[in-house]
Amino acid sequence: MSQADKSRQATDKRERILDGALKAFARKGFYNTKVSEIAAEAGVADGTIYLYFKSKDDLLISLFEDRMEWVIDRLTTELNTVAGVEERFRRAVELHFQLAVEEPDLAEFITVELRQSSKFMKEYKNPKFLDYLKLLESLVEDGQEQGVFRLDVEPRLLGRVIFGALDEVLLLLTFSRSPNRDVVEMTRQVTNIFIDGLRAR
Amino acid sequence: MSQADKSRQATDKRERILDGALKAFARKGFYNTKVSEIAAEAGVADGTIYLYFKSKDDLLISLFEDRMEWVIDRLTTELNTVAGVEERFRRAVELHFQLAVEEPDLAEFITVELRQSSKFMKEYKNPKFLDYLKLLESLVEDGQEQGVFRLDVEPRLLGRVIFGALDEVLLLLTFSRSPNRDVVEMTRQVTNIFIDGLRAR
DNA sequence: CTAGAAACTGAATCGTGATTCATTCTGCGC
DNA sequence: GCGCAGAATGAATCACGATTCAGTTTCTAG
Repeated sequence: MSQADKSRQATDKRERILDGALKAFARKGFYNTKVSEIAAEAGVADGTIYLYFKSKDDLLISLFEDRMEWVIDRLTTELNTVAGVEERFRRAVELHFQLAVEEPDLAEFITVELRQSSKFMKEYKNPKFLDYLKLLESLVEDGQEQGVFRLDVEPRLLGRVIFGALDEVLLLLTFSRSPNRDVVEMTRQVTNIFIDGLRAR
Repeated sequence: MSQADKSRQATDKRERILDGALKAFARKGFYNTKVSEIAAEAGVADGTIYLYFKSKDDLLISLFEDRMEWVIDRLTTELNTVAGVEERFRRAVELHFQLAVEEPDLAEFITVELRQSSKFMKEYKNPKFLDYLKLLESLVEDGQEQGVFRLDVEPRLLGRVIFGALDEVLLLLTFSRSPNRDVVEMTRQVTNIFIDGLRAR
């Protein structure tokens, strides 16, 4: 092994553990996954995990932070390339569903573990999830400010409604391992419903 | 204790255990709840639980079956008293949200534990949850057949979209312990969005 | 090349909690 | 009363798995 490989591996060890945890959690869920399985998946010793994370709980939380940040950055970046409220909305829906194709483990992890963890990890408020909600809310607000969307709905509520809808469909996509073109058609239908439901009259 | 009380208690023991489990699971989640806590909550000995249920997993599944059936019966009954696609839809949304007020423990249990259990209890397909989805789907189908709703959306997909939206808002209501009147206003907003989004043009 | 530091390892520890089962209780027919 | 069957009890068992840490390897600087 070259020096470069070694140093890359050392630097990446934390990331390798997070990757292993994601795979394992996606497959069996947080509570049914043994720390030793994560270690095996990551190719490190059991004890090594505790050099990078305080506990199994801490590993779960770190994984959320890391991956949700990735998801949010990806969405933010994409939305910057798109103009127009409706088209931005469509793109957000598409990206959400796209996760089932691009990162199925992550899709499964988010859809299944998110609620649990934000409720039962004491002291953990899941700020990154709230950021994602805020992004959806701001799509609604922008539409309202531009007169495209009706004003008699609260963006706060709508953010939840939209997230819930997208997340449930993502769950469906993840389990049925649907092909890419389903994503396109589902995006169309879901986007139409919401855009037409939200349009100012 | 009278004879009647004793026999009632004996008959109800299974129900008492289910009640205790619901409370405990709502408070701490399935995996963080000890069987002994459920027993204490139900006022029975630890071992007694195993006279009525094969295992902790079996208890969880039984609780789902029992409570989801109750939810479905309640919705079915209510919908029978309401005519008109739109009004039936509105009523379904309201009843879903109403759960946060009427049965907060059940609301918390369903919103938080449903996904976990249907994914990780091996061999368990969660038929009652699928029944609930079918009910929502049939609301969409009825609307389509009557020409009230647009035809270019699949009821299958829409059932998921609606369930996801309702469930996420129920989660919000459950956590914020919102008062009754919030339920009414939220019902109005969510119903409007979907009805307008679904309306045939 | 070498010593000390840092990173890593994985077998042993240790608390936990689901499940069991020997014992006790209860209700009922005789 | 008496004794049996079924129900209930709860302390003991026992497997499990997160975490620790004494020992080993790898890195770094002189």
